[in-house]
Amino acid sequence: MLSDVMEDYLKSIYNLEREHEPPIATSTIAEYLDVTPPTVTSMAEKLESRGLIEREKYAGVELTPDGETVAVEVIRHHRLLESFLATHLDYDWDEVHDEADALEHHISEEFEDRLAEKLGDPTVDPHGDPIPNADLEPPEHPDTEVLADHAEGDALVVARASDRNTDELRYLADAGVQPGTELTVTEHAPIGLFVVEIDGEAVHLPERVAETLEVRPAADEVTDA
Amino acid sequence: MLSDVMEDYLKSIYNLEREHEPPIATSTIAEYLDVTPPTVTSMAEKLESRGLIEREKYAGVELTPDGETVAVEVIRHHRLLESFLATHLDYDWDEVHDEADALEHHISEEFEDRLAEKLGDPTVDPHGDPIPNADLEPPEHPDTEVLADHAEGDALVVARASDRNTDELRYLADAGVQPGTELTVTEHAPIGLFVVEIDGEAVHLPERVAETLEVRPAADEVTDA
DNA sequence: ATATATATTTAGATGCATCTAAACGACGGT
DNA sequence: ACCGTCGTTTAGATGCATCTAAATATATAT
Ligand SMILES: [Mn+2]
Ligand SMILES: [Mn+2]
Ligand SMILES: [Mn+2]
Ligand SMILES: [Mn+2]
Repeated sequence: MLSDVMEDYLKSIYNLEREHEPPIATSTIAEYLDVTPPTVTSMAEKLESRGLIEREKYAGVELTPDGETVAVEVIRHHRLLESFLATHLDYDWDEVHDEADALEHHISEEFEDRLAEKLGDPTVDPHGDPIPNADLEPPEHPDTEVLADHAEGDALVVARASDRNTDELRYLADAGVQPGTELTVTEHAPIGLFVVEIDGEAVHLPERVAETLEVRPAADEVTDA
Repeated sequence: MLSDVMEDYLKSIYNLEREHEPPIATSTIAEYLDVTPPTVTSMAEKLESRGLIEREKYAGVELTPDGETVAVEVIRHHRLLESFLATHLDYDWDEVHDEADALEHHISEEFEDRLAEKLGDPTVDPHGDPIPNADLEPPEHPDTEVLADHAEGDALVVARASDRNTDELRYLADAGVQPGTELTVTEHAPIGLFVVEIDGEAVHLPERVAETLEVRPAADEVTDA
């Protein structure tokens, strides 16, 4: 039996492996989970002894296939819960993450199955992250670009926002932005200011938000020319 | 901050106080929670130091008003979750208890509120137990009698079944019995056999089930004469 | 009243997750 | 090649929840 805490470490390492190439350093994990480096070392030894990570001293860690499966399972729980909270309990997308973090370790397989069924087997969560299927194959993460890299005139669709920064999500929610929202860059001033048009309305976004919001090009009307 | 385990002790003591007059003995709690007596003693010292129980050495413990409030809060979570699982996730009443036990410590006040709203502020859970209101006043437990104490011909309504005995609940669920089911005692043989009529059908119940199923007299057609 | 049985508490240990302080390894800059 | 910095690990401690074994208090029975 794995503890909640072990599950959180595995999930975190999985998430960090999508951002940086492994091995993932002790201090990276420590910062991500808000614990001290010795705590990470100690946990890493335990996870290694259970065959869930590979570890090279002074270098960092990497998930084994078993560790990855555990991580994907926890992430499936997390994202199904987030979807449920948003669609059935009327949560906004900035409110779902913390609740899902607490519950993800405590639902049974039965609950997971019934939740997925009730939700109609969704494939993306409220932040645009892919929901692993019941076979726990690691899901594809679609290629995206950040809004801040785009120039005036670009027509884009919101693809994903990080679920961990509540402030930014709150800001975006209030501005009516969510995955699927179509927008066009109106003004990208060199410093700070970022203005986009959504449904004909001008929306001002702080640079910090524009630098983390992930987008993809709006689907062309013309598919093949 | 109270741990899950402390919450479970307080909830258990609350439940035991409905059955026996306090003080509740160390061994009673130990058996109820399936831990050893020294573990209970040690936990009791901790809860006492926090003002959640009163304790007399070698005698037993009793909830303080603060301890009772915590217990009632956890029980509200538990019973709302059980109701949700039964009505929205298609669980049978013998399946809800364990899932609710795991989740009850991990939902936020926000979640509790939204769940209650979604369910329409229910007042009883799937086993017929009262759901405490949001003010956390300890709920009334209606007076009931056990089925086994009744004689042939008595017309009864099922009031409550203990949520902890999965086998008995499973048996009753398969027999179509749940809170509100009307039945009439057909045969109460001196040893073992117990037969009731439900919707014109004869249903045989093991004595062990008849000794724990709680019932009340069927409402008379005539109210006031 | 005394002895015996039973329940409870004390003592001491374990594993978990965490911390701080101290030791140590890796690695880039001179 | 050496040094110093920075990150990592080791050492040792704490609080939690639990256990077993031993000591002790209470209740019961003669
Ligand atoms: Mn999340
Ligand atoms: Mn978590
Ligand atoms: Mn229950
Ligand atoms: Mn519980």
